[in-house]
Amino acid sequence: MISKKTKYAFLALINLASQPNGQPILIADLAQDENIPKKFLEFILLSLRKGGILQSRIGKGGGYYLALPPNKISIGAVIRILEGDLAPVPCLSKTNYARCEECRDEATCGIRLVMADVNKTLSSVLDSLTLADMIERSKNEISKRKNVMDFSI
Amino acid sequence: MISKKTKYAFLALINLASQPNGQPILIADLAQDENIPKKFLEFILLSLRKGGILQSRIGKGGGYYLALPPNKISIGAVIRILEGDLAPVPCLSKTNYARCEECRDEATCGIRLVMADVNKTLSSVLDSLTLADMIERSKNEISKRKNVMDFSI
DNA sequence: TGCTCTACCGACTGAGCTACTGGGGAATAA
DNA sequence: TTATTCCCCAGTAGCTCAGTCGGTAGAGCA
Repeated sequence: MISKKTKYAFLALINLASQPNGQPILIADLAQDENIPKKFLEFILLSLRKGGILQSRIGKGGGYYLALPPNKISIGAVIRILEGDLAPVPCLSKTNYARCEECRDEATCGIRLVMADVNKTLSSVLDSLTLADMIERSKNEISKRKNVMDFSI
Repeated sequence: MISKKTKYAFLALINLASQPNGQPILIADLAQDENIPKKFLEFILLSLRKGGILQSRIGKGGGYYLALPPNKISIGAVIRILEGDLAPVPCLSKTNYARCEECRDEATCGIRLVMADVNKTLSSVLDSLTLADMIERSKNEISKRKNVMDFSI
């Protein structure tokens, strides 16, 4: 289950992506638009910037904007920045490796071997989906619904 | 990331599966064998029993045993019992549905639409892998290593 | 230079969850 | 009837999540 923090991040990213020619948006405006607590959003955007997904400008006319086009921002990258490595067991994490205390022999651990498969599948699906997909699918649903409405009238 | 509870559950299930002709094992023995706090294990086994994965017998000669053959126990089922529904967002959960407060329109929410894909992929991989796979892969690794050892001697 | 706008940053907090522990009760076999 | 074993509820230390508070520092404008 993804945290609220990550959900807020996606809402913010979708909003930023819809901004024409990547103009900076203020934290305060974004917070109001998306109904996200301002101080919390501040922290989220900062993390995304440090993760290389956003860029910022300080001072008048400043704000946040995407560092990459939406189709280059994978949802896996966003989740990894905000939730940490998504490995199902710590002994499979590349960035935050930790031995499982309860494990006698890592190399032959059945849990680890099976979870490695899960990890691989999960990573590949999360890395193949992007912010652009989120936006496109949402648009598709909206126009689909609109057509149904028009038809029923 | 799966919890310690779930990891303990897998260790216990692997141990129970290795028992010849499904003889019951005591909580206490299992706890000692696998180095799991006894009272905590008690609770875990109880959950697995309620979830239909284990059966138990009270009194002398009692204990826990598998309710199904290992190849019918999917790791998805185990995780769902111990961690709850594995949907990435509450609005996709079938058993514990909850509306996301921050979501304006569920039907056209891009986060939900993309996460539905993730959910599907994750479910299908977790449901396709079983306790039997865990055991088999572990055995394979052990014999692979043994061959290497024999060869190097 | 000073003023205002904006992001940056560290410390703190309440609620809820994780990983347990303890004490007793109830079913079963001998 | 007694020993054995699971069943079940209540509680607790420590951690994480979802924020909040108060101040700092850099950028543009006058």
